[in-house]
Amino acid sequence: MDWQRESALFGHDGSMNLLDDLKWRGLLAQSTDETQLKAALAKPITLYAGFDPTAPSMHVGNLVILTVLRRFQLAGHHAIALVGGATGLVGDPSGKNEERILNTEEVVEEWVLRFRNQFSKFLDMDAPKNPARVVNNLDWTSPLSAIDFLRDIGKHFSVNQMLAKESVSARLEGGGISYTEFSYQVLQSLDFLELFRRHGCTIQIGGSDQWGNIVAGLDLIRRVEGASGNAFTVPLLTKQDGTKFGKTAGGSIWLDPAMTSPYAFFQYWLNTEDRDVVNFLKVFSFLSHDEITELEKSHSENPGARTVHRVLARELTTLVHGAQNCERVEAAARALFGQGELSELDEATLESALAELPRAIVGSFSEIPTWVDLVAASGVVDSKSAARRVVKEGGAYLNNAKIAGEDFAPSQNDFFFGRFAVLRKGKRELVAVEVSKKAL
RNA sequence: GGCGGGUUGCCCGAGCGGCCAAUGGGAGCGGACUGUAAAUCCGCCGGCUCUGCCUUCCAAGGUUCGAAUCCUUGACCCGCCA
Repeated sequence: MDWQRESALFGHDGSMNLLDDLKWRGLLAQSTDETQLKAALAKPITLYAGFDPTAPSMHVGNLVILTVLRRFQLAGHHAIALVGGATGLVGDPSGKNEERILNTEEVVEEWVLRFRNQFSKFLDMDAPKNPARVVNNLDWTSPLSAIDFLRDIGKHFSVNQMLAKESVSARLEGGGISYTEFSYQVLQSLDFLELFRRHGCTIQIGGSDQWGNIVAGLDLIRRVEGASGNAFTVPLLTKQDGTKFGKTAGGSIWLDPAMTSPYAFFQYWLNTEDRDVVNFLKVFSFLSHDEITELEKSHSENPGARTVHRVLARELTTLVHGAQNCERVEAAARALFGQGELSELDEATLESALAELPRAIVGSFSEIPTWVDLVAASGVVDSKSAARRVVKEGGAYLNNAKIAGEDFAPSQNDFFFGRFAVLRKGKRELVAVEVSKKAL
């Protein structure tokens, strides 16, 4: 619905072509001959990026490539998102120093479905001119016999070159590599060839660790079809402090709302470090250069206002979880972290704000569990010991008031509207406590 | 195939018969300062029915009053030789 509008906006972003825009955003690492690439992009082309289902959901790390695909579609190109139903069964050695444990076919199949659904958040499958496509490489890999594979595809690969690939050579020096993972680059090359044949796909993009695999695909197309394609990679996104982007203590930030709540998702972006925030806005947002430059200025003038953080969080939460969820979640954060007293919130506001938080249920006023038990039950700490430690260290709050004593438990009149209480661990970790209906 | 070295808590890495839930660093968590930043400083950092108890030092056996530490077997890694 707002697709057309956004598309129009993007088109208006002026004179700058797509490639220059990507460069400006710092999204270009390696690429094939740039003049050639630029020339190819002058008219609509078909490009693809692959995603192996190695988890039940994609995560914010995948967002970089996903948004680049989206940028291409918005610029009028044909985007293909490939889900690696086949390659996910084999395991990519790139960037791994150890052989991976294989997931079962059933599990991978399930994850393929989940991935497929997630693509629709970023790509428009119903665009009138350039609908995006989702493909699964299992579709052409699985009918292929081992003999055909070896004769028709394998024949074009030189083991010498395969061994020279960084992903392989690193493993030869380290923990070794199985024939299975060694073959990965052949499968990925086959994907590119298939998409070239089926959909005229001439460009592949991916993370910079994919360069070797991508180039292998270009070679295959050249040998088999005598055609030349293009490719580029997106740099590995790093934070200024050198730590990996997208990881927190609790693990990855997932795109699946059941795995990372929209509230937690919003908070993740909102808490971006100052020195990363403008860069992230360039990488992830679809704001124009002017808008970003403007925001950058306001950020350097008054970082404490955290205007850019808010825009970043809003943009991405809207993209991934939709405008409505974004508003809900932001309103919740405003209510809970606002200047006002919790007791001043009306029941509906409080209820909807608390709905976004991890929660603990109180069965009955006659036996209200301790703060420690409630926080442990909510899952925001790993153990009761951890919860106790927080109390001991003075980081435990009930309704924004510090509590003391490991045995402390809320009492009935701590519950707003007879139903809700808010626990806090440290500065910003909140837990909703709700009295179950039965107790009322 | 032969010889040697290794496998310790989330990660790195000390320990080499009792004083070891195990030094140190990193990560993480809490506090102070701030802005639901960063840096810095202070504290915490296996679990529990918590003055005690339980489960950890690759796995399984064994020696011993007592083992992460010694012995045996197995798995994996890393060197040197073939």
